[in-house]
Amino acid sequence: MSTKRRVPLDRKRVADAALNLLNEVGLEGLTLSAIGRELGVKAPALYWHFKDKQALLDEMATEMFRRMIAGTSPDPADTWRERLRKSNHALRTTLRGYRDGAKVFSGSRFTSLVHAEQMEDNLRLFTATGFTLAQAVRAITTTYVYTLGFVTEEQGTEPLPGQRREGFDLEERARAMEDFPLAAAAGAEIFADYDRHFTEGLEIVIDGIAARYGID
Amino acid sequence: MSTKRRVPLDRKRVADAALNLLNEVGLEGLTLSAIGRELGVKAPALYWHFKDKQALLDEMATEMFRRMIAGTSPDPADTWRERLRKSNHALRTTLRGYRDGAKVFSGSRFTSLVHAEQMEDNLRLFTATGFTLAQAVRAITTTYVYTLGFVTEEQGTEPLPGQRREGFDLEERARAMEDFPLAAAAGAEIFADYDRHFTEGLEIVIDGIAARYGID
DNA sequence: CAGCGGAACTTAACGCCGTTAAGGAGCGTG
DNA sequence: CACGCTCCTTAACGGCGTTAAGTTCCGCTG
Repeated sequence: MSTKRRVPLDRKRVADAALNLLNEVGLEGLTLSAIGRELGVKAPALYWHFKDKQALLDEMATEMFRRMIAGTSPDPADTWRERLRKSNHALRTTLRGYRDGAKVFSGSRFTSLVHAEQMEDNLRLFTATGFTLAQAVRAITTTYVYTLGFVTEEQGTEPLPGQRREGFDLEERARAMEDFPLAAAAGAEIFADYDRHFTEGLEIVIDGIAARYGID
Repeated sequence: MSTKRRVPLDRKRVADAALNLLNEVGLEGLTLSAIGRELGVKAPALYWHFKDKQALLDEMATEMFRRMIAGTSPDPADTWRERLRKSNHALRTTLRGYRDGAKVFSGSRFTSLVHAEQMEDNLRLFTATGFTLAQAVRAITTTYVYTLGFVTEEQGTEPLPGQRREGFDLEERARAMEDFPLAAAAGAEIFADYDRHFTEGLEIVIDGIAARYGID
């Protein structure tokens, strides 16, 4: 037992602890009492810092994004293509860094304007390259929802990089689908090699932007 | 009180009732006792038909998909572009037909092979057009995760078509972002006109497929 | 036609969850 | 020294998903 008095919590320390715990127990195991335990505090204490659990999840999503941009400063020499590549690969890496990361992220709203600066910078780059504002927004959000959707699906079978969710058997799937040979063969192409497939899909979208808006 | 005896439930009738209820109360209000009430049955009765709540959600997702393909028979004369357009617009329409539809859908796994036939048919069309199997899979899943991600984001602000989620004020957002003029102006471009924006993004992806794989 | 077995439920209960209410310890300020 | 604020605890609530045990009724078999 320590003689010192506890240093009070704040929103960030709670979000940090919750993000740590998330990787151990997943979203369904992420209870307020478990988070409190991690912090040496009882569950209701968290209500001093957050109005409800969703507010804490929002802070967690915001913190995830904060860590992402902390790890990457935008290169002014980037082309728009490189910028899209980097930011979406970084987004995927970030989301995959947490169990159920995509679910937590897409189910929440930012508690601050962390994303505004990156957004502004990207829009500046794009409009300076020749995109209209509307085109720039379309380009950025289309890649964004692609990445979000991809990781959501990915984490449905691989909660964390390298792990496989239980009850999922690729061979069993192929056997059940023997009446649909192409679809059966597609299984190996769908549920493996996520890194390469993500990159390929992202390049498709980027090529589409270039083709549709006539910008190299 | 009726003299007739209750006709027993089955998985489909439960899933139907649950899907109806979903639109009234949303995913967070979709409790087993509420579903039971809808069917004139107590909550534990549902465990006769489903091993747990997730199994019921899985059946709901499967039923959503079943209804989608029931409403659309594939036209053999479709080009691959038309096929991608139709199937992804149909998917979005389906998901938007249920409150939290995208969340329910992407958090579940099919309980039967409903999707195999459509998949097979699409893969046949694509490979016959000149795509390799790997390219065909990439084309189909890339558009698929785009649509899933799009509707997930869309339903974050518009739970059902035409409604707006509470606590979301576009003007307030613009005011908070006054230091980031482009990002602020982008708000109107992001959070409105989802129909047009979805179509535009989908066309981007389709153009990207054509450009990247050299197929018209 | 009696009796049996299984199908399809109900009732009761469990532990846990998010959340609220009330209260209390420790601190700075007048 | 008392007050008030910050930050937490204890106690309690209703509701949730789930399990166990018991009940009812149908259809089959001998």
